[in-house]
Amino acid sequence: MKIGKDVEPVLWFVLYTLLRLAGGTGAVKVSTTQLGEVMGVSQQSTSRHLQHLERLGLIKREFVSDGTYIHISRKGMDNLKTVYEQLRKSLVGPASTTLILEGVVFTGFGEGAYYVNQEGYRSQLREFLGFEPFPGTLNVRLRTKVDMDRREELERTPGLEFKGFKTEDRSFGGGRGYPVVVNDEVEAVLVIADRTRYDRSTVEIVAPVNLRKRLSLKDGDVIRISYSSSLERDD
Amino acid sequence: MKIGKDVEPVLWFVLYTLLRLAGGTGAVKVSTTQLGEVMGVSQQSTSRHLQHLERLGLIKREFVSDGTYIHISRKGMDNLKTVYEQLRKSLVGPASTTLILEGVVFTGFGEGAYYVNQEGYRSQLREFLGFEPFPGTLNVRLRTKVDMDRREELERTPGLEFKGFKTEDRSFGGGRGYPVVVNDEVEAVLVIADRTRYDRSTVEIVAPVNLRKRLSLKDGDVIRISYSSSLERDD
DNA sequence: ATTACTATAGCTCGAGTAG
DNA sequence: TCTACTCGAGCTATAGTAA
Repeated sequence: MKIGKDVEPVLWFVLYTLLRLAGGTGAVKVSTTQLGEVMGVSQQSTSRHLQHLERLGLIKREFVSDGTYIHISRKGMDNLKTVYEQLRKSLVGPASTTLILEGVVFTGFGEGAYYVNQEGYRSQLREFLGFEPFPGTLNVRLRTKVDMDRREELERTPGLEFKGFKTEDRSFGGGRGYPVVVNDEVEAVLVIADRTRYDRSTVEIVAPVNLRKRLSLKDGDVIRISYSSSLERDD
Repeated sequence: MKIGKDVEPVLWFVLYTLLRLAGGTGAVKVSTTQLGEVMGVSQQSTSRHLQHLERLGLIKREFVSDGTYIHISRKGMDNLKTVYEQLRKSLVGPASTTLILEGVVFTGFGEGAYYVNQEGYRSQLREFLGFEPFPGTLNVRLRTKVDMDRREELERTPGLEFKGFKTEDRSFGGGRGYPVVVNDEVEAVLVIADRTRYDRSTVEIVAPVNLRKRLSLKDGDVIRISYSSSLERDD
């Protein structure tokens, strides 16, 4: 019996309570006694629950002299967002939220190609796209605050999770992908690496084809990236 | 340990799963075996959970020869909506959804006054308004599809619950109230009785004052009813 | 096919307590 | 204060089975 993925109902409730206490930031300072009181559970059980949540990677704790800071991790947030999305779908209907981002194409340092060519990412992209990804990414710079806000809105949805992996040489971090349509023509995935997620002004796009050729794009061209929540995978 | 109100985490999960299977309508035909499979739980436990949910009044069951229809009750829906609202608040920010309804004032059959004067409702209205309710209601007819759709949107939020009650003579049903502001001036409660909720074109307003006098209203006047989700009680 | 009872294995809870 | 251990009471799950 698992809510979302991995999470037992009781633990999910603890996570949900933490979210309510933490608000948007996902961090609170709260003791096991306090938290237990809010939930109507003993300090002891609360302590155990928090250990479990931490072991599952849903929260991180930071112990200070007079208490503990609890951060809900990415994975924890994803879980909550997934449940939120499910509830939204059923309660307010298939709100076909369409988000549109506009940005300018630019040439990066070829890092995108390097990452896409890692088999660890390739295989996941293959699954999301349904095709072999073109071995390069399209770099897009967002120019306006509106676009950056929309990007944040996009990030509030769970999207598709890329898992990190290790090769002999080095380790690669995780990230998320969002199924999008570029210039109302080409299906692609907007990729946001966990590492780079605080650079709010750029995004990268991966597609089954060479987007520059397919859409005759050159540096400085403006493209339109559409995301529909209904394109999300079902679970 | 209760999610929303009354509901243990495990039972909440069952309710949540039912919602996902049922979609917006809140009704599914599903066997304990099937439901158990979806949740990763035995048929026996599922059966017990459904009995508990029914005893709590969160679902209703209808047994037919080849299975069972499960309806999520109003109370069950309210619980799910409450959790949804909580998640929304934390995940997408205090979306100060402001709904505006417009409608035409008309004179009813005095039923409103009859109900408001029942102490069983008066005491609850007193609590919601913070004042003694004026002994009469303002009847409003919604004219456009947009207004009726907004009314439905309003009904998707949990609002305030009016409990039904019994007197020596008869019994009175429950309903919901939504805190609103009339003509941007007067705080009031929009009341929707469970019994009348399928008459989509009319609503009734209760306020601490005589709205007709206070706003110099006569039959046929158009009023503006604003609802802000942030006015909702916190729990 | 259904739903749901009984019996028991196993898990979770909180009191007591330690660090 | 804080977190978290141990351990027994009680609750919950499933197998077996009935209707």
